[in-house]
Order: sequence, then C-alpha cells, then structure tokens
Amino acid sequence: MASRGKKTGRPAPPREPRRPRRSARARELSELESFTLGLVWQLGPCSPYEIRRHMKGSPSTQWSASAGAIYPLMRRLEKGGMVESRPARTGRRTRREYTISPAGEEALRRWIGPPLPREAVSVTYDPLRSRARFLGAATPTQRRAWLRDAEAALDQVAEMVRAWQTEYGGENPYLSLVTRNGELETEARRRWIGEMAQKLG
Amino acid sequence: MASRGKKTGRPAPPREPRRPRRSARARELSELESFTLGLVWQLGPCSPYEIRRHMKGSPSTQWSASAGAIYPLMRRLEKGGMVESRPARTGRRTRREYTISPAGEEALRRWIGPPLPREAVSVTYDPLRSRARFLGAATPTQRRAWLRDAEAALDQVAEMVRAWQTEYGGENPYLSLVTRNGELETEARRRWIGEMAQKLG
DNA sequence: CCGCTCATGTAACTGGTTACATGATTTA
DNA sequence: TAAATCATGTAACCAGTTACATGAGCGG
Repeated sequence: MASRGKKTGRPAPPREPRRPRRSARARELSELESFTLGLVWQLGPCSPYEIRRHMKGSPSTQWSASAGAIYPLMRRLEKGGMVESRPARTGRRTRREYTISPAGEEALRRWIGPPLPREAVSVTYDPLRSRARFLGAATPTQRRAWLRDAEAALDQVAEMVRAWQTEYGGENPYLSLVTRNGELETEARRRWIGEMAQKLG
Repeated sequence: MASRGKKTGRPAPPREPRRPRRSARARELSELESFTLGLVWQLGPCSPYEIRRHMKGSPSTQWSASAGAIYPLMRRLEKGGMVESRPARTGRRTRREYTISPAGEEALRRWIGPPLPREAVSVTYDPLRSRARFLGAATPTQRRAWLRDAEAALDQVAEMVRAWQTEYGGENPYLSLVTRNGELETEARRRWIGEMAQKLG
C-alpha cells in the first residue's frame, strides 16, 4: 500500500510506549463533554437517559446523543470529579443520577469563557455553504433545483425554530436567546439563498 | 468499571466477526471526503499538500486539514475510483498528483444535491450558541465580559471575511457566494450578541 | 551550514458512531 | 399478552486528531 511512486518516507519509525490517558480533571473537556456538563447543571440531578432525551429534543445540536457516547462520557466526567452520581430507583427499575460538583461548575464557567477560543468564534460550519462552493460542477437545471430545495427546506427550519421558541422559549431567558440565535441564523441563510437565486437566475 | 449500582445490563453479549470495510465506491462519502473531492475538481490536478494548503487558507473550514487525515483520505478516494493519481516530480522532489474521475464528478454532484440531507439544512452548529445557553451559570461580571469578548471577536471575524472576499471573491462567482454567506452569518451573529447585550444589560 | 518551508507519509490514540443486548414498565 | 417505550449499557468500528520521521530545496 505504501509502495507506489517514489516513496520518500521511511517505512516505520520506532514508537514510544503509550502514555496513560489524562483524566477529565487534567484534560480540557471536549465540546460535547462541556455541553453535557452544562445540561447536568441546568437540569439538576438527572440520568444519562434524560440528558439524551433533552439533546435529541433540541433542534440545535450537532450530536446524535447516542448511548455509546453519553454513558461513557458521564463516567469520564465522574472520574474527573466534574459530577457526582448515586444510584436511584423507581420501583424495580434502577437508574443513575448525576449532579454537578463545585469543580464541575467551575469547569463549566471556564468553558463558557471568556476568553472565547478563536475556533468558537470564527465562521461556523454550514453544510449548505460547503455544497454551494461547488455548484459550478452542477448543471444549470441541477442548480435551480438545488436552490428551490434549499429555500423550501430553510422555510421548514424557520417554522421549527418558531415552534420551539413558543414551546420552550418562555421558561428560561437563556434558552430563548438560543432560539433567537437560530431565528437570526436561519433568516440569514434564507436571505443568502435568495440572493443566489437572483444572481444565478 | 461496570460494577457500580445495580447493573441491569449483561456483561458481554457475543459478537459477530467483523465485516470488511466498504470501499469509497459503495459507501456514502463523508463530508470531508466530499469536500476534498470538490477541491480536486476545482483545483484540477493537484497534490494532497496543495489541498491541505487550500483548506488551511480558507476561513470557513471546520477541519484541521492534517496530513493524517488527507493522505489516507486521498488513497481511499482513489481506491473507490473517485480520483486517479500519477506520480509527478520537480527536480528530485516527488509528488503525487490527483485528478477527479467521471465517477468522482458524479459522486460530487450527488453529494451537492438535491436532495439536501436534512442535517445539512437544519440549524448549524455554533459554539457561541452552545455557550450562551449556559450563561446563567456565570456571574453577572463574567456575562458582561463574555459579551464584550464575543463582540470584539466577531468584529474581527467580519474583518477577516471582508479581506478574504476582496482577495478571492473576484475570481470565482461561487467562491464569492461562499464569502457572502460568511458575511451574512457573521452579521447575524453580531446582531444576536448586540440584542443579548441590550437585554442582559 | 542553519533554519525554514515544501512535501509525503505513518503510528498511536480518541471521541465519537452504529448496532446490539437486556430487562422493566406502560399501553393497546 | 404483545408491542412499544423506558432505561442502561457494551462491543466493534472509524474518521478524524496529534505527533512524529524523513528528506528536498532554498535563503541567509
């Protein structure tokens, strides 16, 4: 597999033994870890399952909230001292309840910032934008269909955001700020598509 | 590690032997794979190094364009018939040049859409938004500092987007659409922060 | 000659994903 | 009682990451 062309690289440099993984206390938390920690703070004592449900219900998540991600993550947070857990039960059903610890709250505040890491501020990732970049590879017919599809889909998203706003926005001022962001962003994307449609005919 | 609390799950269910990985021809391409394929289309015959340079230069990427990602990725694309490669050289320096294949162009067009996958359209991921959601955990002082930081950082981003627009926007109408998206998005985020600052005083 | 950038690549790790297994509880 | 949902979890896999190694070529 490494035998094509001229091959300037050496075959296999020697390697040091593996260093042990740093715990969640020493390491910087990942975005998902931090966000989850935030949810624990927000929800109060809660089980991983509730967290997953919450994530799936929210329109603004990039994560699948899969069990394979969340359960080990909670354990990691606990090992790092960010949360504490205790077994709980309803009838014969067992569950594990997590609560944020003081160290966890501090880590959460640290993650929120300031300072804001540059990559948190610089332009976000938008799959529509990625695709638009290569619209030149499409036929004019495909381009027109693309624009129509994008318009319709974004209008649907706008609808969803509004619905979410009326449903959850009232409870928590910060949550309503979040949905407001979604509104503004969707508007901006919608306008962008509109401009494209005009320019590309 | 799995011995806390009540533990309802079974210890270790039996597992099937591993099925072989599907090639890039059969599988759906990942976002990074597709985006890279698009760059090969856009740049014409080019080396992985050029692609990496291009990605790093662009302000709108989520990817690190690390060698460890791109080189294996190009091999995968080649194995899947999406690109063709041939060794090239300048003096005694060797390089590998990739060109998109007809199958690759078709895959690119398919990725662009329509149809647009729902997750490509629904609200994008914004780390600022994630953090804002938990601003309630911060002190008022921290909140004010956060807003100031965000404002300043976004103004800087706006500056960068403008610079990129004047530099690259002219060449390619589609690239200029991309930067226009960045402009509108940054504006929207900036306005959002402004609204927050007003509301939270 | 030194240090920088060009250029190609690999090894080790890791934070996620999909896909499953298991059992309790609820609802049709 | 059968099907759906609640709830917890693991195993296998994988697409990325960081960190390195190697050498060519170039400017000082």
